[in-house]
Amino acid sequence: MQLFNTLTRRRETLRTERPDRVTLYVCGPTVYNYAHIGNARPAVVFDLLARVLRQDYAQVVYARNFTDVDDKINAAAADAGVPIRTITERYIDAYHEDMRALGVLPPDLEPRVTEHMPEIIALIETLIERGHAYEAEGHVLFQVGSFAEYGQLSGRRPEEMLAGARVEVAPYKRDPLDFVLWKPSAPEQPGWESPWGRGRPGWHVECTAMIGEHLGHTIDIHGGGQDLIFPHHENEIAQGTCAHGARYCHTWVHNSFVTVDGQKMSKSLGNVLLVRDLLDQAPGEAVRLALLATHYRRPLDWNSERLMRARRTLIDHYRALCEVEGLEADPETPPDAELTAALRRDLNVAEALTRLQRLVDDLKAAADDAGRARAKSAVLASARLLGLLQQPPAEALAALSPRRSDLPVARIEALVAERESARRQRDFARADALRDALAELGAEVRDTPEGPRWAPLTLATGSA
RNA sequence: GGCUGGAUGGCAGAGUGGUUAUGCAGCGGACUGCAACUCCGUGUACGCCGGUUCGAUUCCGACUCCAGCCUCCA
Repeated sequence: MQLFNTLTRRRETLRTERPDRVTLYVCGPTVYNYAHIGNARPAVVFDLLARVLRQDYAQVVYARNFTDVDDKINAAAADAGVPIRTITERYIDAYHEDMRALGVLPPDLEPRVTEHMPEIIALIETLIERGHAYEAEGHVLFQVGSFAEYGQLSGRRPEEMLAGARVEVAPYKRDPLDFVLWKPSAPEQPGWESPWGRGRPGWHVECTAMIGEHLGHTIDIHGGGQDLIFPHHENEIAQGTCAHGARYCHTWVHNSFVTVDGQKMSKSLGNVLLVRDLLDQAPGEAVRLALLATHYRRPLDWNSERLMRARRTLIDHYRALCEVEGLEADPETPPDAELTAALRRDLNVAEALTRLQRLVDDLKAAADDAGRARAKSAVLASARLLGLLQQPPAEALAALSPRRSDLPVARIEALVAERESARRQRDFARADALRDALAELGAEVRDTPEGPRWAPLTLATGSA
């Protein structure tokens, strides 16, 4: 497996602490709202990475956290007049639903900040004992100056980061770069008892504490959005390295951003696309493919055309599978070797998809049932590795097609029969007029050796 | 201002120091009453200017533009 490591700025062969096991941690969502398309990209990308790693390692330990303590959550709870837990539970459930629709498999672990207060407090105590953190006015701060390697991930040198230039520096900080590990909570804010009084953890320390608890002091891969490189991941490295005296993580993987119609997604622009809204437009597999079609480290511009393109591709593939519905596929068939190899090269999805296309072409062209069964098995296994087939092909195809029940089926079928009768009488002018009439009703008809077939317009799916 | 990345044919999107993917759209053809579906054929593109090289889209440098970060953010 090769991955581009943000730490070294180059593609490297994956290095793991143990030969048979790989540990992967990905920064998950802060649960105060529904997941948007920008949240979905890392979820899908690292889901694919985990799937590929499982091909090669006997044990993959994949953890993706929920940040369920945060000021934005507090604000949302205060607005709604409910406890924060009501907010976090609601959006955790929604996140799970959305991810399932996108074919994102549940990670092995989904640690929550609220369930790790003892570990967080213990980590902070260790940092204080070791002289890397200090208490000031109820806060505990990490002393950046105590960690010489600070800045190696983001490529910044501390002296270049004139932190005070843009933000007012809190008076209790010894150095503007120092960041919060623990902060006091007002009585109405959620808080936990600690040696420094009732308070709550800073953002960066949560991930380090949960990683230390579940994955060990040195993990193999840490992932997240590129916006997390600084300061979040930089600070994690500082905390983990200083607390444990061990290398924090071997390989850092960051996905690039999603823009919408060429613009940054933001509430002020009103162009935040929620996963659940997209799922009304197309099934999860299409959204997933649209997200995977661009390499994870390149910017991805989302628009409806992109989603429709993905949809068409899937229709083509599923339709080919449906053509051989009766043939038994061998469930033992592994995903195509070339496709898997492409994914091992830093998740080269474009090459993998090209290969999948070839496999589908092979399926269409297979000369006999034995060849078709073999090709079908390869397509199924490969599409599943990519997470593009979460259900039987016929159901997946039906989900991609506009719902026939939304159309006036009886009237359409009457017109189809009428047109066929006109054709038999070689009254082609009338047949063509009827085809136009059908198009106005939203149906497209095509003639086959078995008789006329119709399908909802824009997506002729061939089902009759 | 500083730190990271990126710029590929109409669109999407890989890749490579020389043989220049792939998909969609387009065009031509087969098939069809006409279509649709399918199949066959068809496209020398790599931001700009220099440098290294026998040869650069690919390596190096400057420039332009774009994105992200430096403040919460996937």
